[in-house]
Amino acid sequence: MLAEDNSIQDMLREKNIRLSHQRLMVLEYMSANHNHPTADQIFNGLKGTVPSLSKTTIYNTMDAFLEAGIIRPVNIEDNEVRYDIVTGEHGHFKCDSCGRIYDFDLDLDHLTSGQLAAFKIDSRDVYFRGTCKECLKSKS
Amino acid sequence: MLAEDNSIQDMLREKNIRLSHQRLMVLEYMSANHNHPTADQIFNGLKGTVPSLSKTTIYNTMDAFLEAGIIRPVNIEDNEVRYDIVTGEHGHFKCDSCGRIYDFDLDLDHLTSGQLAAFKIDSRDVYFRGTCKECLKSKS
DNA sequence: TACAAAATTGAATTCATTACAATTAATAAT
DNA sequence: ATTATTAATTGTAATGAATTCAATTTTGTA
Repeated sequence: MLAEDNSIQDMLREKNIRLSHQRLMVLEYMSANHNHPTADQIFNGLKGTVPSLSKTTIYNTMDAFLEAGIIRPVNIEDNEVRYDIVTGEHGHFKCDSCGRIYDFDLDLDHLTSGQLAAFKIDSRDVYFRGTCKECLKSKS
Repeated sequence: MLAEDNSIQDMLREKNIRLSHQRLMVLEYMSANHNHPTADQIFNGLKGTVPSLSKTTIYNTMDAFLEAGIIRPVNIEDNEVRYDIVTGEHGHFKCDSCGRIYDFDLDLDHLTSGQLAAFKIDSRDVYFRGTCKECLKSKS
């Protein structure tokens, strides 16, 4: 209900998503935390300020946002889904040492193969894994 | 125990993986079925010929093969892991209409961003989703 | 052939996600 | 404003892939 920031509410209305306190809070959380949170992380991050919050609501909300294209799933983990506010085309790097997920720029046009010329492509995901700069440094 | 094909056994010995009937059967199945099967599909495909087979053995076997680099995980689904016999660098396209997974060639060198120059990259996965040629044809 | 180490098995468990029905809240109509 | 309609929220229960673990069996080796 923070009247200060109408941009989030307008964004939802544009996408034909009905306003609710929970949805606004989730979007606010996503905007403040660009660290590709899981449903559980969003839930734990908000339950303090929204005591009635239910985990099911998080999943419902994510589904609504996914369908509207407001967020994007990050399936770089095999056991749980993460969510990303799309800010443009980019890849994800997961460090197997510290678990952190890094964004990196992409040039997908030079990647796309002619084999898929007749295919309708809706989403493109690029996931790299390995050890990040910081972890390599601390190991030596 | 089919003596006809020693190549699979040699492959395992090279990777320091102890031979077992189950492991040989799983590798034989993977070689015959290049359709990125799930653990469940492998289990159901083999339980007829290996009655004692356990689902846990499939998971254990896949873990051993993954560590040895004989197979590669395909995390294009959000709920279950698929497995691929590595034959070289390629991307995966999943058709949301028929569910089929297609391989396609990649040129990853032109994709890699300088941002990751100091990172140690162990695996690169490219997942596309959409509608395949066949499904587009039948829709029109 | 016998011993030691590793693999297999199945039952029980974990954990993310989904299903569902009752309650509550948000928008539209009066 | 008040009510009616419609959709969202909530909590509990269920699902299902994957893991844990201890007992049994198999494999490789001395």
